[in-house]
Amino acid sequence: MGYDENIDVCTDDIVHEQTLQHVRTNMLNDQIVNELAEFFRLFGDATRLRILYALSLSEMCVCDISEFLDMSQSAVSHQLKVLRQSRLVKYRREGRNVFYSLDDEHIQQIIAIGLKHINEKYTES
Amino acid sequence: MGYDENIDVCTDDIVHEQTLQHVRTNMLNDQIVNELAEFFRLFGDATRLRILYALSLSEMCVCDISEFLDMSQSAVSHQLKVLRQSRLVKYRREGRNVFYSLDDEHIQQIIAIGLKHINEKYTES
DNA sequence: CTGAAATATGAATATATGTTCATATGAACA
DNA sequence: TGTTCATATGAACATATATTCATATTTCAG
Repeated sequence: MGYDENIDVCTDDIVHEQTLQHVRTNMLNDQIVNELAEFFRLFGDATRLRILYALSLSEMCVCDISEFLDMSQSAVSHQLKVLRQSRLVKYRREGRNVFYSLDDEHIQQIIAIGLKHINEKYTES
Repeated sequence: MGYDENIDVCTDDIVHEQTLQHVRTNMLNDQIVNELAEFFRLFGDATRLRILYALSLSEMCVCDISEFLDMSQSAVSHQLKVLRQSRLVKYRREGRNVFYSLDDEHIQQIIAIGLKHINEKYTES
């Protein structure tokens, strides 16, 4: 439905036209933004983040992860499905076990930067 | 309530004890994980991501952002509040306008890595 | 001081999403 | 082949959260 009724949010005619023009010119397109948001959303849940970090330490089977997280196998499987579908993790079958591991080299980088951010907030005056 | 009833998810006694031990030893603690997830969650919404990316291009006042995103001033203000409280953005008042800008040097880095990820998915066979 | 403009915010609502529960699938073992 | 173990998955449910609507706050113009 957009937000057409109230198109003149600001009354200075166009408030800061140059700013708007610059931002509009250099903005990411909608598809990219949406994919990017979906990508980051995966890191925005503590369970998934724990799984991703654990897998950065070692390949693990589903029941290892369940036990490690102290969560139901079902909950873990559901999250693994999400991570699989987004190609953040891959898996291989070995007998009855399915072993998961990271499938994206950016995961560690992103987490590392996040940790820096957290640490700096701590050490801030 | 935890997940105590079903502590033996896997029956191989303890499935891959060495793996578990290694992961447990090197895992982030809960507080860090939770803060990290909250941090990443901020990037996991398209509106916030648009705002953050726009602010990486230029300082903007609220109504610039509203107009740019074609969203209500209220919706934008609510999201800015979230970003403010997490210290991702800062603001300064100039007359009636409030100008927002990024307050975290990691934002661009994280977005850049995310974009790399997206691009590689595209160029994948 | 009064009204208008820019921004902030509380409550309500609609939607998204994580977990549980029950059950299905698929592999190994007897 | 039938049973058991490891994993996957659909539906239901509960919670989280983004947007809207109405209104409050703050600043400037007159």
